[in-house]
Amino acid sequence: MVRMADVAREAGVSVMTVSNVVNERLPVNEPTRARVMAAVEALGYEVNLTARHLRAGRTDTVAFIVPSFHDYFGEVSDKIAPLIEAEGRHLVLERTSGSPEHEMAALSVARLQLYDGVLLSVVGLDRDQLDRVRTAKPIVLLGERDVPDRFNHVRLANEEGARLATAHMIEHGSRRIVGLGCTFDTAHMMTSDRRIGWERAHRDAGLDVDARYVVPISTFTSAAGRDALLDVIASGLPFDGVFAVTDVVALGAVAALAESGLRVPTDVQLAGFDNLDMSSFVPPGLTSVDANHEGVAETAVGLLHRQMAGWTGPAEHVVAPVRLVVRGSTRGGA
Amino acid sequence: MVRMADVAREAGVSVMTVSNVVNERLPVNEPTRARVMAAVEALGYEVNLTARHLRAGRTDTVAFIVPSFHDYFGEVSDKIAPLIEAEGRHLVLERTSGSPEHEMAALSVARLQLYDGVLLSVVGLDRDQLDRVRTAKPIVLLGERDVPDRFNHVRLANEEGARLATAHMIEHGSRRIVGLGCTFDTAHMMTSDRRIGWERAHRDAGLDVDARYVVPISTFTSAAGRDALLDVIASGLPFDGVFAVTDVVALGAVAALAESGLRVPTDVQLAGFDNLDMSSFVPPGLTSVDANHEGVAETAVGLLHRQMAGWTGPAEHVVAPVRLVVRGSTRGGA
DNA sequence: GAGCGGGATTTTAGCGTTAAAGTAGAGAGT
DNA sequence: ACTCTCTACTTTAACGCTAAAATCCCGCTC
Repeated sequence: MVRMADVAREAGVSVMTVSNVVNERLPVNEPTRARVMAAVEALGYEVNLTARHLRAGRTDTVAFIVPSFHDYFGEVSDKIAPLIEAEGRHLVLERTSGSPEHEMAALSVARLQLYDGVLLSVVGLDRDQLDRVRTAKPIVLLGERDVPDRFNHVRLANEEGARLATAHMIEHGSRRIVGLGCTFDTAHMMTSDRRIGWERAHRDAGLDVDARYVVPISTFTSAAGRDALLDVIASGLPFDGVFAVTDVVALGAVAALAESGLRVPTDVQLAGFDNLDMSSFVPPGLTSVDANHEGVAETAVGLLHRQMAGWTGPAEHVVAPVRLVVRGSTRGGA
Repeated sequence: MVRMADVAREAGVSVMTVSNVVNERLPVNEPTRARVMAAVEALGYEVNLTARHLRAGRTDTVAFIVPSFHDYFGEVSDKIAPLIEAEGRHLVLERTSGSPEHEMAALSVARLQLYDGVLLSVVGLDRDQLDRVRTAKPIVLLGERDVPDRFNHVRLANEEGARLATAHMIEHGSRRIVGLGCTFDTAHMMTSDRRIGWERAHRDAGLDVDARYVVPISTFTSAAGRDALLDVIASGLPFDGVFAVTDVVALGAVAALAESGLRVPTDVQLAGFDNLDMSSFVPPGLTSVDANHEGVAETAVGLLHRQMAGWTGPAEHVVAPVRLVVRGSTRGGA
């Protein structure tokens, strides 16, 4: 390993002069600077980031900590990355599997040291657990959990999104809409909020809210969505609409409906949530609540930048607006 | 920040004793150990990972460096993570956008220091550029580029996969199969290899290889796949099969065919490559070349572990076998 | 009771960098 | 000629940790 000291010896200057050249901190005379640069080139010197970090207390790195890397989080990550890089920092992703232990570990003193700031998608931690986190490190929480006031937080308008999607299907003739994955679950505010929206759309339209149409699923996967909807179909419960908690789940519903010979949207209207890249391509085009990944990314990164720049004002709690993107899976679609 | 020195003072021992307790290195008498642990608890001490890294030369972290976070790489990452964690290390993801500059930077001396080992999905770098990388750091390359012998490398049987998929469609009656995204492109061995497989399937069956059926696409996205196939349809070129270079592109083809009123598989058979999670759910089920993400992940991580454990034997070049998963988008499907 | 073995603990010496304070020398002002 | 200032560079002192060597202490042997 080539150290600054090696470059300094080669160039006949002190280590600090090398540091000043490399970091462009204090001005260095051009001939000296050239000698140092020549030595850097000759020896192939590159700074030791760990040493710099220890000494300077800064990593120029931000972590985005997600439950899993695929689907929704993969897409959001790709939006976040350029925003972080635009400020000259690196973005790294870490994975928690959504477990409270992993999320807590990611917020531990030890791990927070590694980053100048952290974006965390909270799935497993509740308000009390988050309240135990004591740190001055810039943190922005994302996700649908309830969080202590002192954290910056960006979440989606879940209830409104679910209401929009459900109301849209009611407006176009559906009367028995399955809420696929829309369970009441204190551990999953997301599903609860989306269920409330589903219910509100019913009440707004003067329709009964029938609990049999709330169908729980084991995990937020397409497989679970398909299996759950196949069970509904097998049970004989009549339905003419499906609101799925996420597009990934909705894709499972698409499969279940196709397998069962039910036509979308003629027999059953279908809407999801997240508006993933794939959603516009799955025939007949999946109507979905658009969570505006890009806007969420900008908001979250903006809050993080502000904190990293030294802002100490009160934390913000942003509810990102949503809109319904209507496609062929509901009537009234393009 | 609480330092080891603070704990040492609180417990009335030397800093080294704290270190020995925390790391369970040298044995420490039980009463002393208990006092140290009590002090750790009382002060909320956690080790400074940066300082440990600088001193011990080890980060217990592995990086998986990918072109982008979504789709294929997101799914593979989720397979890799548990394998790395099983050995007591952390996995972080970094993104290159597929640009040679970013990939080269990820392999720079400075950045490699941050990790005990690196998995890199090569997309942009060619053999010559990789040859300029000089490092003893454990590295495993993934992807379809040509790489210097001294690197461990895991790639897919691209040609064989493409041949399998194409031959399967020929066997079930297709005679004019569009190779969607299967261009000859030195910068993209993946597309070239898959095109060769597409061609070989034709020759094996005694069919002409018609260059008009090789359709380039601008990016490997569903949108590009859909647009390119819509152009083909608009051009009037007759076809009865589509082999798409990736499932993401195939999804675009699904959309294009549906929009154009062409039935799958009755009018047009369709097959893709990668066998993503979504592929089995997109009606009528996407026939796809399965690249065995899990197996690839195990192989790559195995090679990395071997290197990190000190193995210095010759590098291995693994071609991961593929198999065709037949679904409803081709005839003969379930 | 001097010498020895061995476990428990401490001392020493950095890992490679950078913030801050220090020095040396040239030119300007009086 | 004596400060005074300014620029260019160097010295010093950490950042928080750990590998290795050194020391201490105690019981045990002969």
